[in-house]
Amino acid sequence: MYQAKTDLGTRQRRPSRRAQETRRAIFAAAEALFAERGFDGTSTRDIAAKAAVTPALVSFHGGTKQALFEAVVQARASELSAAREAALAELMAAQPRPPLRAILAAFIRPLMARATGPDPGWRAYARLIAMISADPQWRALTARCFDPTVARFSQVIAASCPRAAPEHLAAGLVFSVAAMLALITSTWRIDALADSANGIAAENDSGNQLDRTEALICYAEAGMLALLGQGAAPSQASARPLVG
Amino acid sequence: MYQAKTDLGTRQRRPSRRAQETRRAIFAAAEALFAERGFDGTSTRDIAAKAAVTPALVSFHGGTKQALFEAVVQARASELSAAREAALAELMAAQPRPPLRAILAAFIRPLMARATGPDPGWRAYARLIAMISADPQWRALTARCFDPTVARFSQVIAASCPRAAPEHLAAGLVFSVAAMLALITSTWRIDALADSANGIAAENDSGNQLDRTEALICYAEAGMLALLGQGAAPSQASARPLVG
DNA sequence: GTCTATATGTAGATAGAC
DNA sequence: GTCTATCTACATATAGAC
Repeated sequence: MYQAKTDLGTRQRRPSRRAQETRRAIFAAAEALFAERGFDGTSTRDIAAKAAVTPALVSFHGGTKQALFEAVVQARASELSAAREAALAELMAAQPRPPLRAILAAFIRPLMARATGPDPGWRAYARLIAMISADPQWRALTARCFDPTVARFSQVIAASCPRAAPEHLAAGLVFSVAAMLALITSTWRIDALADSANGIAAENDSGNQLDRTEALICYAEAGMLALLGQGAAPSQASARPLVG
Repeated sequence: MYQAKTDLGTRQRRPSRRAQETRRAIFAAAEALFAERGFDGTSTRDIAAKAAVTPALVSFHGGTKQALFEAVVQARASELSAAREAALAELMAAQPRPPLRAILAAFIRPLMARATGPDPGWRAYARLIAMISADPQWRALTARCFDPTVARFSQVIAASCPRAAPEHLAAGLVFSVAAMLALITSTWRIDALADSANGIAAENDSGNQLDRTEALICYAEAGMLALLGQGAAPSQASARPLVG
């Protein structure tokens, strides 16, 4: 058996510094490999090799492969959710019904800033949650980690847009989250498309990432406003009703 | 070795009816299982069991596991691309610079109609391409299967919106494709969010799917128009520039 | 074309020495 | 806590009989 991580019923010795470092190395290796190859594509032996420990230590510190995976996902999810909720709280302290764009930014920026920042752990983590979001195998996990915060943002938007149909609000949020995750996994595709349109003049490849986050916010805001039926009238060919 | 599927250099006997049926069963089983569990999560034995044949026949008809996977993905990709190109051609026969909404619909509807139609093969296939789109392992495959058509749509949009920056057009297309795939994989999440917002009054669960496709087109059109800088001015809090 | 049988490798997990 | 050694199961792929 492996060490139960939340066994409050029995006294446990405080882990030594070396043990903590081993544990940290295992989780970091697992995070990177799971993000790169997925759950089934990663073996516990790969994780052990990357962490420079023996396979037995992966079981000891991480438990089963599935428990290790879920622990990796949940670890940073807490910090991310806290950052999103803090951004939302700050927003609502200033005004009780903030504009949609600001609400979306409070949801999107905490992840995108980390995904494009210097911490390779966060970059891997962002790819990881993008991969599991499309995988039915991890529905329960993603729901547990992210849905409470999404639901809170949904409520705030609903309060700001009382006329919005719940179904359209839900769809718009899911679309926007998908677009955000695509910005994490598919930068290469945006580059390829833009380059093929540009001829071959591949200009400044870097420095686009943050601009693209703002482009994403712009896109998501307009898309959701159209769905929620509040202004943002499409410019042409659109005396058409919202649906149909 | 297994039977080369495109070996034009050597004479091949026409396959018997039974062999064709075996081959069809193997590909159908592979399609369903790959969509459900992913590439690494599916074993060739699982495929053989689902197709009710022996494992050796999977190797014989499908080649290596990877070759079988790529063949499964490419098979329906051709039909899908043809349907998209046909819809686009019909559009441009009517007017050389069609409205953005119609262009997006020509891209989105061929897949969504099949994904929500009666053919379980297409439903599985839609989930399959949604899963591999986020996976770096299949970049080359997805690029080969889908990028040519996406590039053609991109050119048509660019012609209709000459002032659009190529980077914004590329980003908007990738965002829109991601939203479309999310509508395939994450219907459950839209339902859950909408239900939690509705209290518990889970009304008509069915019949939403086609409406949601139209909602997606509405969302994507507005989002892209905002990105391309053609009208669709965000309603409030947006004297802000497009980027930054 | 299809089957049985098997070669060959790797997976996850743990027992028990240190 | 960490290691070595190993158990058991399952993976992909192929050889060769029919």
